[in-house]
Amino acid sequence: MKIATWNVNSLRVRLPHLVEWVATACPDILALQETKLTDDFFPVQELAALGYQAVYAGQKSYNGVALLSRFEARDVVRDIPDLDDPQRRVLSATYAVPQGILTDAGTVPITDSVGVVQDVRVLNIYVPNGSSVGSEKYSYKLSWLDKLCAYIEAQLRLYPRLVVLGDFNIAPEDRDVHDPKIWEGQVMVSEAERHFFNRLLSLGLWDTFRLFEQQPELFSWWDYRAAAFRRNLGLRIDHILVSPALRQHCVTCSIDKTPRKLERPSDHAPVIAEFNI
DNA sequence: ATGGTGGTCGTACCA
Repeated sequence: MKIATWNVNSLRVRLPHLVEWVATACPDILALQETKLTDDFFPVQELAALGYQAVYAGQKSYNGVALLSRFEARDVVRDIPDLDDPQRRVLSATYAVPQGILTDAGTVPITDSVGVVQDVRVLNIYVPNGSSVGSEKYSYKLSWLDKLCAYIEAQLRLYPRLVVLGDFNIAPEDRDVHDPKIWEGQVMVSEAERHFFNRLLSLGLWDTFRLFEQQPELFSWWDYRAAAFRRNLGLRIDHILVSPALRQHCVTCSIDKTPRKLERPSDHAPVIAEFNI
């Protein structure tokens, strides 16, 4: 079972890249952020043609999240219950994941009659960017993260197999930053933001990327300006976190830079984790 | 040099 996250920065513009990428990466579940379209414009048919069902929470111009999957989504929730927020940044669903065998062609379901299905709860988030430290948007980001942490704490008690993934807009450690000196104290790197990420880890979630040995200077976002991608001036701000019950089944996590190299790319690269379930 | 690029929308706005 493969699960991935990708901030596409406009699903309308990036649909050709998405079609190309899912054909090679074959995620079973794909969380999208910054779809930037209302639900009536969601490309349901185009994604169905690729074999994906979709649930989505969109708005005009900004934000917007979606979950694409090869399995049916149930118990879909489009907000954080205790957070009154008109911005569409949260989407969660439960998937009955058939227990399968990993092959080169993807995960092939076991068709035996015994113990074949496991419920996985997936929480897709697009954390506010925060603009700059001290700004109104930064305050909104911190209060949003506070509500998120409380919500996740409760969700962990309800769902033993929980995935929290998306664009966190937080680089958790200095090794997730191309130049920690330049970025010290800046938005996405500040202590207050990192505190919330660490709070999620202290709740028992694991950063799947750090479960494995990785090359240095691997990032998931590069500014469009100043040829940042070519110079690898990036941050690792897109994450796939999992509960302990899923951690033991996680076998890889990687960032795929190939779509970022295409013409008119998203400024983010997809992150994908694989599980032996 | 307070810059730069890109998406949305047709102007500032957000990232």
